[in-house]
Amino acid sequence: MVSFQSDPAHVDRAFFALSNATRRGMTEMLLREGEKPMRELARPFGISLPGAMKHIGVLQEAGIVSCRRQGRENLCSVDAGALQTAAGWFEFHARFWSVSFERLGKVLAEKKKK
Amino acid sequence: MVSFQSDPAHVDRAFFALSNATRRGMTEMLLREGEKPMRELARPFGISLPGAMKHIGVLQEAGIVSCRRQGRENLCSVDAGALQTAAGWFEFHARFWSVSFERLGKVLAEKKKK
DNA sequence: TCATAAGTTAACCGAATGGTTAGCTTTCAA
DNA sequence: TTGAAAGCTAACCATTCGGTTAACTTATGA
Repeated sequence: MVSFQSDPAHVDRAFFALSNATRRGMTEMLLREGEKPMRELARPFGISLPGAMKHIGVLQEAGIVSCRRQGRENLCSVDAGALQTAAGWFEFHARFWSVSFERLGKVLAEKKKK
Repeated sequence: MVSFQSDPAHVDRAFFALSNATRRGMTEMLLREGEKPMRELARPFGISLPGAMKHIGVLQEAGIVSCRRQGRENLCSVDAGALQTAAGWFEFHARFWSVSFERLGKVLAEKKKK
């Protein structure tokens, strides 16, 4: 029996990181707008800087975000590879829920045309 | 700007439910083997029945699992529709990480052939 | 009919979450 | 050179998680 290959703890962290609307919002912002300093990630969500740092820390541990220090700013960006780990879970299990499989395939096919 | 449509709290619950290896294991077992009573979901993970019930409760609140009482058994099964909600997050955001988009598309295309 | 199996509920526990404020260091720019 | 901006760390707090045991209800089958 083939099973989904990937360190379970890593999958845990990826899904957990995405289970919070603020962290998903930060991830989406970084995907859309690219590299951002900490304080700009905190502002739109109305949380303190230490609060934002904790969220970014969770995303970093999940391998979804990485940061680099530049001067007094800490610039964060998305590492898409780690998102694939989580997406991979759905890829693999899609075989069991063909309805969703059809839909996933259709949506992706449409995007490919554009 | 188009954004990912779905109640954020619902997406939260779906990702959170999948962020635990035991809950993913239960989900996978139900996908593979179909309907199972509570106690059979508890056994392979070496946890107590109340422990398993809590996990199933989380999966139910996320809409991933539903249960029906039959005699003294409580039979659980996967509701694939709710998994689509979480998969949909990746579907939508795949546009921003074209590498993963390519990969997702390729994997799904292969499955389609079979 | 009655012991037992399956499930539920409640209470408990330590650890982790998600947020804060206060105080520190580092860097920039006037 | 020095004040302010950006970030980091630590401490704190209420709540939730993930698990347990104990006690209860309901259904089964000998």
